[in-house]
Amino acid sequence: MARPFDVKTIERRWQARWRDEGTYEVDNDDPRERYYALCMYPYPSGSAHQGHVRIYTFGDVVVRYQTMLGKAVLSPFGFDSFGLPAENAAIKAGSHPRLFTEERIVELKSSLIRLGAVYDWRREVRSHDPAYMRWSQAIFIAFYKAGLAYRAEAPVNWCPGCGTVLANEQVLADGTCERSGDLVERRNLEQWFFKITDYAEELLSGLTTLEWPERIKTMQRNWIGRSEGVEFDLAFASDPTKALRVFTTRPDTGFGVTYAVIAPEHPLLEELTADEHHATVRALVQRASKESEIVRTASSEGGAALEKRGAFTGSYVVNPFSDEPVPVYVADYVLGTYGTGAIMAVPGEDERDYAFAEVYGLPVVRTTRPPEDFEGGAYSGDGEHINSGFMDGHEIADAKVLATAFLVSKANGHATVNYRLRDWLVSRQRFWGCPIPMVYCSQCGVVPVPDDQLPVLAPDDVVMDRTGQSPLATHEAFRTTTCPVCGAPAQRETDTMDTFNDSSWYFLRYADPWTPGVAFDPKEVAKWMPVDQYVGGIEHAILHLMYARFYMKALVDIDWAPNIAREPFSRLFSQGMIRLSGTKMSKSKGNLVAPEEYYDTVGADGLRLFHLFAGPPADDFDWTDQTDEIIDGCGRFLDRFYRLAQGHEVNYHEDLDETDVAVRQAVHRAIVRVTDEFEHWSHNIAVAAMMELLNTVSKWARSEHGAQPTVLDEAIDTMLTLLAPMAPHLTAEMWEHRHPEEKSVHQQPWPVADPALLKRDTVTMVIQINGKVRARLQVPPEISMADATTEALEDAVISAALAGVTPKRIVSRPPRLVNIIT
RNA sequence: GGGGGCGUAGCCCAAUUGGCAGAGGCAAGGCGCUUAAACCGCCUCAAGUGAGGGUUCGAGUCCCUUCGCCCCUACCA
Repeated sequence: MARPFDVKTIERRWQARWRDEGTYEVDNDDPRERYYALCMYPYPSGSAHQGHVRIYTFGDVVVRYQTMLGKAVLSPFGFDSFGLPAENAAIKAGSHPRLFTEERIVELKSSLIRLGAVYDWRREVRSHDPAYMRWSQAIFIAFYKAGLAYRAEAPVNWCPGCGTVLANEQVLADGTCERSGDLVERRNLEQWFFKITDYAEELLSGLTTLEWPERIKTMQRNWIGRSEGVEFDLAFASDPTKALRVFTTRPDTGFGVTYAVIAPEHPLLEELTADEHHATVRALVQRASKESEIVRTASSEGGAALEKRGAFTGSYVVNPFSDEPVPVYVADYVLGTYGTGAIMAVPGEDERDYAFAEVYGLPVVRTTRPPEDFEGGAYSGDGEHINSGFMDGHEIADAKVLATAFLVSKANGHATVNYRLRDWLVSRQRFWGCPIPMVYCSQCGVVPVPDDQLPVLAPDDVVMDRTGQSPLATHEAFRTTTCPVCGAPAQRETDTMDTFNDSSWYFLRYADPWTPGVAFDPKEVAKWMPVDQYVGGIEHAILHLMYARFYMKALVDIDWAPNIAREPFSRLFSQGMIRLSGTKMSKSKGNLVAPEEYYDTVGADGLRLFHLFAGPPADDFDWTDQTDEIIDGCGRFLDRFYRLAQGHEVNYHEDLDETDVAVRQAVHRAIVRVTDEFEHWSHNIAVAAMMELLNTVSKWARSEHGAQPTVLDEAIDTMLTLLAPMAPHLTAEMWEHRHPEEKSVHQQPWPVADPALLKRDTVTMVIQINGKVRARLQVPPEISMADATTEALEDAVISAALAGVTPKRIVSRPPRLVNIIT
C-alpha cells in the first residue's frame, strides 16, 4: 500500500514522545476535574491479539477524549499475571512461571505501545509483584480478622486435569472444567472461603445504581438468585419433638405436600433412614458424593434415570397443613448447600417434584386450579386455591400470606430469604498464585502471618507436578515454620489464592501505588474512585465484576477504602467479541490475526479506526475474508484526509460565499455528531460521520470553485481534533505541521459547535396524501402546525391531486411532514 | 426448560427513537488519469426491512404469531 506519509516513522515518533514527555501521566493532586478511565487488566498471554486491540482502542479513545474535555484522566495499566496458563507452560518447558510470564508481559506491553494506547505507566500493577502480593495477603488477613474469611471442609469441585479445586463459576454446565475440559469430580476438602453471601442483598440492590449494560445486571441478579419464602418444621411422625426443617417459596401449596425430600449430605439422613432401607440409601449417597453439584443438577436425564437418583428412607414426617404423615425420600436433586437441605415436595405445582412423584408412584394433590385447557403435570401458574382448607378461593399472593402466618403459629416457621449465591471458595492447589498467608499451629490453631513477615513468597525451587496436592506442600522448607504466636513448630498454608482476588482490588492500587505502609491511602483513593468508565469483556459479567464489588464493600467496611463509593465501577461498557468463522478468537483456539502486520501497512491509526468503525462496539464482530479490505478502506480514509490537508488538488477562492457557509455547517454538525456518538458508544457512526465530512469538504475544496482558505483551515483543524482520539498519531503529526508553535492536538480543547451554524434555515417537509409522498417543501424549521397545513394545501401539486376533494383529516407534524387523509 | 439479543442492498452497517428506507464503508460495474497496471479521482448499481397478522393517518421501529441464527443460564425448592 503506497501511502502519502511514512506511517511507521510517524507512529514510533509519537509513541516515543508520549512516553518521554509523560503526556498521560497524571498526579493525584491534579487540579482539573477528575476522570478515572479503566480497562480490565489483561492476563499476559503474549503479543496483543485483535481482542486486545479492540478493548484498548475503545479505552484509549475514552482517555484521549476526556483529556481533551479538560479533565485529569487517570489511565493506568497492569497485568493479571498469576494464573494457570503460565504454570502449565512452565511445567511443559521445565522453566519457571515467573520467567514465562514476564516475557509475555514485555511482548504485550510493546504491542500495546505500538497501538498508541497511552497510560500512566508509573502506576503499573502486576499481580505477581511482591510489592502487590504483600497487600493481597494483608487484605486476606484483614478479611480474616473481620470474620469475612473462614476455613471449612466443603464439597468442592475438583478438576483432575488442572489438579486443583475450582469455583462453581469455573465449572461449565456439562460438568466439565472450563479450562481443561475434564469432568469435574466432587471432593471434601478443607478450604478457605470469603463470606460474599454476607453482601448478597447489597450486591443485588446496588445494581440499580449502576450504569451497566442491562444484560450484565440481569446475569448478576440471576447469579445471586434471591428467593423469598418460609422456613418451617416437618415433625417426625415417630417423634414429634424432632423435626426436619424445610424451605419453600410456595407455602401456599402446603396442602399438596405428599412427601418430603432430604439431600444426600443432610445430617439427619442417618437418623431418618430405617434399617431395611440402609443399603439403597447408602448406595445413593455414595454415588451422589462422587459427582459435582453441576452434574448432579444437570436436568437432561429422564424418568428411568430418576429411579437411581432417589430412595425412600422408611421414615415419615407430618404435613402441618393436613396433619397427615408423608414419606421422606432422599434424592440428589435436593442440594445440601441450598436452603435447609430438605424440601417439602408438592408434585401438583412443582415440575421436579411431579417427575419424581411419577417415578415413585407418589400421590399428586392439586392446590391451585389450573386453566381449563391445561394439560400436563405440575401447574405453577396463578389460580384459585383448591383442596387447601383455609386458603381455598384465594390466589397465590394472598394464600402465601395466610400460609406463612399459619406456619409461624403452628410449625415454628418464619419468613426468610435464600440466595443462590454461595460463599467464595478462594483456595487453589496451584503454585502460580498468591500464597495464602496463614500458619497452622497445633497449640494456637490458625494464625495469620504477622504483618512484618509479609509477603509470604513461594521459593523458586518448587516442583510443580500434578500429584493433586499443592506444589508448595511438597517443599519442606516452605511448609514447615514456627508459630508466630508461641514459637512452636508449625505448618504453613500451602494453597494459593484464586487469581480473582488479585483483580478484585488492582483498581484501588492504581489510584495510589505510592503511599508507604498501606495498600493504598483512602484519602488518595477517594480522589479517583469510583471508576467513571470501566471497559471490559462480557466474559467477566459475573465472576470478576461480582468479586470486585464484594471486595470494594468489604474494604470500605474494614476502613481500608474510603466510604465514598461502595460500588467500584459507575459505568461499565462491555465490548463485543471478535470471532473468526463463528468462534471466539483466542490463543487457545489458535485462530488469532496478529495486529503487527497491520502496524506496518495501515498503521496503528488505520487499525484503530477499523475497530471503531467495524460495527456497534457492543456487538460481536465476525472477522472474514473481507475484513482486510475494510481495514484498507480505513487506511485510505486517512490518506485522503492527509492529502486534503496538504492542499493536494485543492482550489481556492477569496470571498466567503454560501458554499463556504454550507461547509462550516457540515463541520459543526459533525462536532455534535461525533461528540454524541462517543457518549453513546457508537463509535462506528462517529467514524462514518468523519468520512462523510471528509467527502463534503474534499468535494468542495477540489471543485473548480474551490475553498475559502479560512474555512478550509477551520474544517481541517476541527477534523484533526475530532479524529485525534481515534487516530492519535497521524493527527498529532499533521497538527504539528500546521501549528508548530502550538501545543499538541491532544492538548487542544475538544471542539464546541457554534449553535448558529447548527441552525438550519429551511428543512424539507414531506407532504403526503393518504400516506403517499406527493410533494416536498422547503420550510423554516420552526413552522407552526397551521402554517404547515396551509402551505401543504396551497402547494400546486397537492391541490391538483386533491382536485377539490375536502380532506377528512390532516395530520400536521411540522416541520417533518403533513399527511392529508381523504 | 428459563432469560436476553439479532435478522434492513452481494457483505459490514445507518435511519433524528412512530414520520421521505440510506449516512458511511466493502465488493461489483463504468469513465477519467496511465504506454499499461497499481494508486488516485468521478460516476453507477442495488434492499422495501426473515415471514404472516395487528395497532396507527403513518411501522424497519410498538404488539401478537412464526422461522432462522447467536449468547447467557439451567432441578436453587
